[in-house]
Amino acid sequence: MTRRTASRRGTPPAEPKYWQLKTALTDALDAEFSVGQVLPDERTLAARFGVARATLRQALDQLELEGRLQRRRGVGTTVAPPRVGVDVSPARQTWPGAEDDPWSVDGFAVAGAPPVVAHALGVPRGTALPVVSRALVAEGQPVAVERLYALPSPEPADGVADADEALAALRRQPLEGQDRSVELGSADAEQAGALDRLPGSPVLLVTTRYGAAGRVAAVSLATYRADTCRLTFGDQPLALTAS
Amino acid sequence: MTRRTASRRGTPPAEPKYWQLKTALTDALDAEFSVGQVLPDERTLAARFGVARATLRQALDQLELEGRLQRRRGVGTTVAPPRVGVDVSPARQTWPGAEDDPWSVDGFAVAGAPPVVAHALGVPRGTALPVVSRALVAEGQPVAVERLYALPSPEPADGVADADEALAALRRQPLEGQDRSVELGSADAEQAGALDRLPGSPVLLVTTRYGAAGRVAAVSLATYRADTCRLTFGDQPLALTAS
DNA sequence: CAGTGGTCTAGACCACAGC
DNA sequence: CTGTGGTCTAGACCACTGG
Repeated sequence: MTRRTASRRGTPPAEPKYWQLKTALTDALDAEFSVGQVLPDERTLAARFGVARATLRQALDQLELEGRLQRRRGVGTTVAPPRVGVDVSPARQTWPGAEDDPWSVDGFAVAGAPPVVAHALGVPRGTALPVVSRALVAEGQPVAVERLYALPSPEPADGVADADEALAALRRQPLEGQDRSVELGSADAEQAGALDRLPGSPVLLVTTRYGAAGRVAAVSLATYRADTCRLTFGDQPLALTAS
Repeated sequence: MTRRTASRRGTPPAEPKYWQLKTALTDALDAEFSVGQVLPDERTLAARFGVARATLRQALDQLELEGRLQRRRGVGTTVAPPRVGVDVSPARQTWPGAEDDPWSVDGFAVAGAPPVVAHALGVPRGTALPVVSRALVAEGQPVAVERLYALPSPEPADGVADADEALAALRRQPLEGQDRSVELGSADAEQAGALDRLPGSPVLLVTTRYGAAGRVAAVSLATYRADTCRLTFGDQPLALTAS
C-alpha cells in the first residue's frame, strides 16, 4: 500500500485512520456487543483492521475516554456499562458527614495545605491543617476520593485528633453557603490506586468551598473517575429515566 | 509500600518515563515560563530529555489535558493561561435567551432528535424538532457550543420559523425546574471547528433538561472546551479570588 | 506459565501556519 | 519555502492477571 495512492488529486478531507476506526468500533459496539463482553485483544484487532497497534490504541483511548470501553492490564478490554450519575448538588445545604452522606471516612491527618487550598482558605501556603480523607462508592465501584481541608476551629483548645472530631467541629458552625467547580484533571499515583485506575487517568476534579462565619471555613478537593461518572446537579423534578 | 523484590537491578520504582517527564516539565513551567511563552519544539525537547518524540508527546498530552499547555499545529506549544470559570448554576431559574444570557444565537434548523434527546423528551427517535444552535465566548475565546432541542409548542399553528421564535415560544411557558449533568466527552468534527480545536479533543458535555407543564419541554446539549474551562455552580457568596 | 494491556523507540510522512 | 504539531508504522520490552 503506497500511501496516498492519490489517484488524481483525490483525498479531499483526509480523515485520520484512528477516527474512522473509532467510528467503526462505535458502530460495532452498538450493534454486536453487550455490556461486560470482552473484545478481541489489541494485536488481533489491529491485524483485523490492517493498522499498527499504536493506531488502534489511539481509537481505543478515545472510546475509553468516552466511557464506552474499560481496559485492564493483564485482563483485556470490555464493554463498559453506562456511566453512573452522581449527585453533586450544593442545594442540600449541609456539611460533609451529615446523616445521609454517602461518603465514607477513610483517614485523617494534619498536613500542609496545597497552594490551591491555601489560597481558597486565605492562609499562608503550607499551613498545617486538619485533613479528612473520604471515599465514595457507587454500584459496587469506587468512583471518587476526597480530601477535605478544614480551617482550625477556634473553640476547642487547638487541633482535632481524628476525622469525626474534625467533622463535628465543622458541624457546630452554621453553614452559610457553598459553591463548587468542575474541571478536567488527571489522577496522581495515590488517587489512581484508590480509584483502581492507572496514574494519569482522566478525572473530574470537583472543588467545593464551604462558607461559615463570613469566610471560607473548609475546602474539599474531590476526584471522580471521568470514565465511569456523570455528575448531576439541580432540582431533578422530572422522572424520565427508563429507556 | 510496595515490594519490588529487591532485585538489586537498576529500576526499583519503575516509574514511567513520560510521568517523570511530565513532572519535570510541570516544575519547569512553574519556575521558568510565563503565560503565552512558546516552548521549544517537540523534536528539540525530546532530544534534550533523551527520549523518543512519542514519549515526550505522551507527557505533553497530559499537560494539555490539565490545561497547562496549548498546542497549535504549524505554530508551536505555548504556556496556557489559567482556566476561565464559567457559571453553570441552574439556580437562576430562567429559560435560555433571557436578558443577561451570555450565549449568542448561531443558527436554527428543524432536525431529527438524537437518541439521547429523544429519550429525555419522551418522543420517538428521529422526531423532527426545532433546534437552536448557540455559542459562548469568554475572554475573547470560544469556550462552548450548544444545541437546544425544544418540544414543539402547542399554541402557534405548528412549527416555529427561526431561533427567536423558538426561544420566545419557550419563554411563554412557566419554567418549573431544570437539572444538569456534566460528563467527559470528545469533540466531533463540527464542534471541534467551532471551538478551534481538533476533532477528538476532550470536552465537558453538559446536558440540561428544562421542565414545563409537568414534563421535559426542552433539552440542551452544551460542549465546553475541557482544556480552557472550569465550570462553577452554587451560591458564590465568598469573595476570595485575588492571588 | 502464556496472554493481556502499558510503555518506548526510531524512524516516516502529512497538514497547516507563516514567511 | 521552512518549521511546527499530528498521524502512522513495525517492531521491542515491561507489568500485570490468571490459570
